[in-house]
Amino acid sequence: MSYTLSANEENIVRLVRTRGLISRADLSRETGLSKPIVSNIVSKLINEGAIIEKEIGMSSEKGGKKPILLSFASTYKYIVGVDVGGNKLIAILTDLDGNIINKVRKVTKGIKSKNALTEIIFQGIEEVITVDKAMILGVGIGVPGTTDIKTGFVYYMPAFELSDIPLGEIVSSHFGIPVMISNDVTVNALGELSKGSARNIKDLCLIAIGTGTGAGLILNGSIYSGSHNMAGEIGYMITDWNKENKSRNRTFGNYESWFSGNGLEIKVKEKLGLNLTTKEIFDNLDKSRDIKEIFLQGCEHLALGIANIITLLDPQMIILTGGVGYNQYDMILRYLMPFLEVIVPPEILKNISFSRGELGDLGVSVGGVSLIHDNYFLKM
Amino acid sequence: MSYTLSANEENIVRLVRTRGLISRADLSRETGLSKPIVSNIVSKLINEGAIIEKEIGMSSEKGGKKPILLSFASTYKYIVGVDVGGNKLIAILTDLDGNIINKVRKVTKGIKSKNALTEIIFQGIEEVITVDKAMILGVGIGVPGTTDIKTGFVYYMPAFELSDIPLGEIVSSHFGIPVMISNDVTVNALGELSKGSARNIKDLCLIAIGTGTGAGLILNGSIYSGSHNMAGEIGYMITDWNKENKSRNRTFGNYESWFSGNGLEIKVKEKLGLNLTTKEIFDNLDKSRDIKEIFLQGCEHLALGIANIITLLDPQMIILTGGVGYNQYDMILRYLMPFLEVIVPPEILKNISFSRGELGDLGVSVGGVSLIHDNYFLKM
DNA sequence: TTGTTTGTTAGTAACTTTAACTAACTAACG
DNA sequence: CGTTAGTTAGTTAAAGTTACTAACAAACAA
Repeated sequence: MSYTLSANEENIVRLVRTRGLISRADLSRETGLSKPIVSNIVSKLINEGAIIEKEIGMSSEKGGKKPILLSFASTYKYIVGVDVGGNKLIAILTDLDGNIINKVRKVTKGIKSKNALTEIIFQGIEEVITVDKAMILGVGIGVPGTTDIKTGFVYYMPAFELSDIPLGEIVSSHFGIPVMISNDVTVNALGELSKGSARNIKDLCLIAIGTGTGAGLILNGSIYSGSHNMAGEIGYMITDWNKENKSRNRTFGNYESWFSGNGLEIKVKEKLGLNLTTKEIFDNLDKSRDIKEIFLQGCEHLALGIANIITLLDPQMIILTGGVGYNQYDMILRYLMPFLEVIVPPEILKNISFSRGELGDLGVSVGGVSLIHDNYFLKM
Repeated sequence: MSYTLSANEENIVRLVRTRGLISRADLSRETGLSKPIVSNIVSKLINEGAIIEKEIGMSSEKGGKKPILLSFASTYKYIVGVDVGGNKLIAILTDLDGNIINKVRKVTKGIKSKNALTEIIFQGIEEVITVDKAMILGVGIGVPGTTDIKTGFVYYMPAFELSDIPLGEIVSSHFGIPVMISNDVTVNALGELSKGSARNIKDLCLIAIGTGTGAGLILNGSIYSGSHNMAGEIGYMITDWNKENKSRNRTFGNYESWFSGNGLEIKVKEKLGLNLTTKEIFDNLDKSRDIKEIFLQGCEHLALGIANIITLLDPQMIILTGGVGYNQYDMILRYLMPFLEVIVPPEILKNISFSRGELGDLGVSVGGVSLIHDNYFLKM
């Protein structure tokens, strides 16, 4: 079969899937399509394996023939999602409902060549696929850098010091399978949208705080990447413009110096002369006033950045995730909110949900799966 | 006829319109549709009056029958666009190509009641329509406030001290014509997108600087309003967070105090004790160092806000317009850019076009026309 | 005249609808 | 318990819509 469903087929698959168990008669009523054409499409979908006749239902109290209840066959195709991180690669294999069938981890730390990187990606994908390759709908990849989602071209990945790689084509032609690539944080946002804490959200800003800080945007229900694939690179935002530093050139790029793993570590080292890891910093928050002050300053700037995001974009939800944002979510939120409550008027703040990234370190790989799912199967 | 064209009809109308003069054979080639179905659709569209057989073209050098060249009949429907401002109302009547057929101005200053406002809107629309009402496709309105574009509901218009008016329904039921309503700045952005300086732009941020300051966003080619219809209310953005003022509560809302007509007037009064109009401030920029300093400070904050917008949204174009932004565009840009060049790295700044709102004070009304055009006729 | 191009006509295929049908079931009643 | 009426599920048949291909006439250059 071709994976391009017609509008009516899509509609019926979507309904069968969301309703769980539904009869042809109900499908006809819900779609407004005639009974014959529903039967027609259903038998086609059954032939393809997309849906199955699961069981016989009950007649209504008024009598009548018992309905044949249809059910979505989530395992008739599989999707691979890949999170290419600066330290590790995670590849997952899921069915069409996003259930994780297999998971593979690889070390990527220290990789600096295009060949080594593509090789490890090939390996991860190869190893994670435990089903017939013909059953794979596609591979969705999130990479730490600027990418063109339409072509799968990767412009720049600072973590690997690599530029201008047509990664989409490379992976796609190697496996003979559709491949989609986008920025990891953006993909993470998509993951939370479809399988995480942002289900049914239209306008989402996901802030990933790890070594650095970046945002992924879902606007009007779709990925927003900007005109040069740089949207959400808020590591460069400015929240500290004042008399002391306005004279120095090129201030662009100091937001993440205030609040990110790296930023906090450097500030602790500069101001206190301590060589602490991010985890140690958080562990010592309540023990050291000095560390807490640095952390509070960071929260203040984080709050300013978020306030500006709220002002400009009026999102429905803001998710904090990433290595630091996910693990230290409660701590960050506890000290972040008081600042936000001062900066943002309550009638605006109350409309915005704050949430922890539910998917944790699987956010990007799950988002990769969503990328393929939404573009090659069904946009839910 | 119904105004809902099928996908193929839309395609053909779009082609006829953009190509100017085109034959059925060419349409068939360009759309990939067969010649018969093109002839079929064309004759239907001719019947409706949407296109006409304009003239006979030339055969190619190799001979062959001369083509009948088709042309778009832009006057087969008309659209009304309305700019409801705090001081004045502008209503325009255009054909489908956006050519302005008629224009009406009304004074709205001092209006504080719902009835007075709807009455003046009714009058403006009534007076501007000089064609058969049956030829009107719809009325698109931009109002200074928060609105729901889907329902035409107006939540709050500070300029008139009015809240919670179902203006869309009110106007629509009065004239029996489709009505769409959105925020004036957003509508202005749409106007510049379709008929102004942002043609073919996908991601646009229009900054309207007048009495206050607001932004209108077009993202992924569509209006972006946010989840609570507050997107782009950058008057509340923060660019001046520092030790001096961080202690005061509720800082949210000081961006436009730095750069807007009102903001500049107030600063000049506070700091210099002068009661100058915005125009007088600009006229005296090169004569008074004190005024210039205030202006420069304003530009600095404007630049910071724009830098943050660039960081977050990576737009393709930034338009300055509005009473002040349009009239003082050159002056503002001259002093704004040096700040931006310091704040934003050149490799990023060079990708972003800055432009004056080409439509001037017709931006909102033209945008209102686009609103109807795009939603009830053709999204170009 | 020959080759080329435009636009139409005729016939066909794909998809969808309406109307009518069969199959299967509940409820009620004698 | 068997029969009948009424209801519901899903299929079949006929007809309409929308597109396509094939074939052709008209118009024109060389």
